[in-house]
Amino acid sequence: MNIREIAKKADVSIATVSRVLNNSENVSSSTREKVLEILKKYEFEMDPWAKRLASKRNVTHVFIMVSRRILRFLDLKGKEFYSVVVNGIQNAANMNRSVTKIVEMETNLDEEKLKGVDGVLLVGGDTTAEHVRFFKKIGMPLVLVDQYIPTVKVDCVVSNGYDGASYAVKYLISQHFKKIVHIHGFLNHFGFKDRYNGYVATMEQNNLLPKDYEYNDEVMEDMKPLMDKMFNIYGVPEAIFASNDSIAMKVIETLMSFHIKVPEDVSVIGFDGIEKGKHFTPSLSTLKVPMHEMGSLALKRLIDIVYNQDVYPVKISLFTEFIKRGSSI
Amino acid sequence: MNIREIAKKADVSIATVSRVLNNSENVSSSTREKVLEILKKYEFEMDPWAKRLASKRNVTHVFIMVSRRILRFLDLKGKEFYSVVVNGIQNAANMNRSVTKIVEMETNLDEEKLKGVDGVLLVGGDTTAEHVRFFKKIGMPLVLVDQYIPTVKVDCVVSNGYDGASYAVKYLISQHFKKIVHIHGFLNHFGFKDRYNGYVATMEQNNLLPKDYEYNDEVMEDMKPLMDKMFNIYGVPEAIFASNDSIAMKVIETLMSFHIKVPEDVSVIGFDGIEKGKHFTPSLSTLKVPMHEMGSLALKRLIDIVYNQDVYPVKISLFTEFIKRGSSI
DNA sequence: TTTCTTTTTGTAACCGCTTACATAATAACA
DNA sequence: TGTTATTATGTAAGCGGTTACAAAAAGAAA
Repeated sequence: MNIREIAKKADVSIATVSRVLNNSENVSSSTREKVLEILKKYEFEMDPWAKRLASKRNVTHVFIMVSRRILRFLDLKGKEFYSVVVNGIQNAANMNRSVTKIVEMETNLDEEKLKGVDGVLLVGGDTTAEHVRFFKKIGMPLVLVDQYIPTVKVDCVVSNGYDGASYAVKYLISQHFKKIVHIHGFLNHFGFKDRYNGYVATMEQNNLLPKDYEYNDEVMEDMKPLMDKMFNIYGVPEAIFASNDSIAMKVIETLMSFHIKVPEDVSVIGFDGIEKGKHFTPSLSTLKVPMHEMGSLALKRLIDIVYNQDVYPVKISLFTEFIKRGSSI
Repeated sequence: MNIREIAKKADVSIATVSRVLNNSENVSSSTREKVLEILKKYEFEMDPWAKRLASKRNVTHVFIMVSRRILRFLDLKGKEFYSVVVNGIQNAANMNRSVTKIVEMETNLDEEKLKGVDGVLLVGGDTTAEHVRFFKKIGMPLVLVDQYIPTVKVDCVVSNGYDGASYAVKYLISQHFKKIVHIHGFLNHFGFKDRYNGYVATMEQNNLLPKDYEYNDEVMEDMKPLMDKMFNIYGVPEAIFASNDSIAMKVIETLMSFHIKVPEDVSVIGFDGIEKGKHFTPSLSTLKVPMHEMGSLALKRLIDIVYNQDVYPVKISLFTEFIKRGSSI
């Protein structure tokens, strides 16, 4: 059953059926009724791929919105986390006749600026429930990237931090470590919280005492005071699992400044798998999240929403992959 | 850049390009080389939608595999959980020129039986890591439905039990309840575990003592002993959050046999949103999971994998919706 | 009633790919 | 070398929609 058959049954042209299907203006109410009836009678559902293919002539306009904080560090040619993610988005956009524009995610959002925009990707951990509510209110298709807000039902693409962290901890335990510390960023960022939860749960499941320290990775200030505190209260750990690669590298630098050797004295594992960690000394063990894929999945999901009006939002989480390198045993 | 342009550059017909792209046999190695070169030069990627549309003539064969336990209760016209899920699969299959076949998920799997099968959906909480490994080994595209196995990286579609449970608990707390008990099925089923985790975490976050009882929902034996135990040790709770609707209804029946009124004395909330709960007395408050959507999402994901060879597996979780009915205040 | 607008409908080309079938080139054989 | 079998390539018709444009119908104005 396709649009042509429907057209025949309703005794109109396929163009008219298409118009009805797309709520186009220029259809008389009588024919609309007639077509709608046939449509209902045969429970017609449109082939989404045909639709997509045919409507490829119109490009989809999508805004990639990032917070000022991230925007400042966004180098589209670089290999940093969000650079790669945005690259993934743009790549997928290419394949989907979509044009993207990178826009700062402001606090006072303005409907005017969204004229002609078909969908929005909110990238990064700074996205708030307020943002989401704004876009939902105006009915703008929306996907969060690398952020999840449990209290708001909205599509999102994230990495599976919980299981990644869990894997890291289990790995360290398998190396006979017991004193495993977690150093993390602000826990109001979902990504960090998720990894933290995975760390804590896995430690507890193995009857080990979780011990964590929070480090403000945005300002990248000196980590020595934190380490001092840790050494005094907790002693020197056998292994450190960090929230992300930047923190992990900072950890290693700081340990070295205390003349503690990595990985001989302490094993360090990061998270994200950014390029920089590969060339760091010692090269960084990490949980690699498929950043590029994260971006492209988000764009594809957005397109799905824009074109198929998928009603049920989903949370898509990407598996991470453990990469053992020089910073850990 | 499309197949026609490539054809022009390589000075061959589009059919030939298509053949190269699909590793078809009948292409001389010289032309294949030539085309491959152009393809690489222009970094050509095929439009997946066009491909799908054009190859609609070949149907995709998918096996819907369910455990014997579930198969026994599977009534395709019914409204039970897995019936609706399978319905969702079949519906989506219709839209995707796929033919499905329901097959029992055996323990001793046989490669022979999978001749001509393009992909497999493993439905239900009985799917094990062994099953998954078998299919991965033979390179069979695979999606788990309503099951997640953290230790194996494989695509899956599940409901977000954690946040659903969390929502339920928060709701009950907002009604000024403090003594909130959780009655759940076997926790080696991911779905139950996930909901359990959400319950425990949310109770603790609100400084309430989590209290849970396990009930074997498969045999549906008498729940009175369990209740007796609960009343003796814990007293009568103010609210009970159950792992799923079946258990919730069993709970209500049992409470009634103790002359405890629902919802006046105890509020009860289930999970799943099966049809039966709507017509139960009192009608069941529940967290509705979009079962139909779960099925169709799984099929669509499978098709994506079969046709686009998506390499990174993802976990897709569906949001649940709280439906307040008569069994809770 | 005629003419000019405006609205409604239909026709046909196109989206980017696959593939049945026809044709050309090559290989095999007598 | 001529004939036939085999393999390589091309042509063109779809797949199921959208939409520019043309044509017809309906309304408004003269």
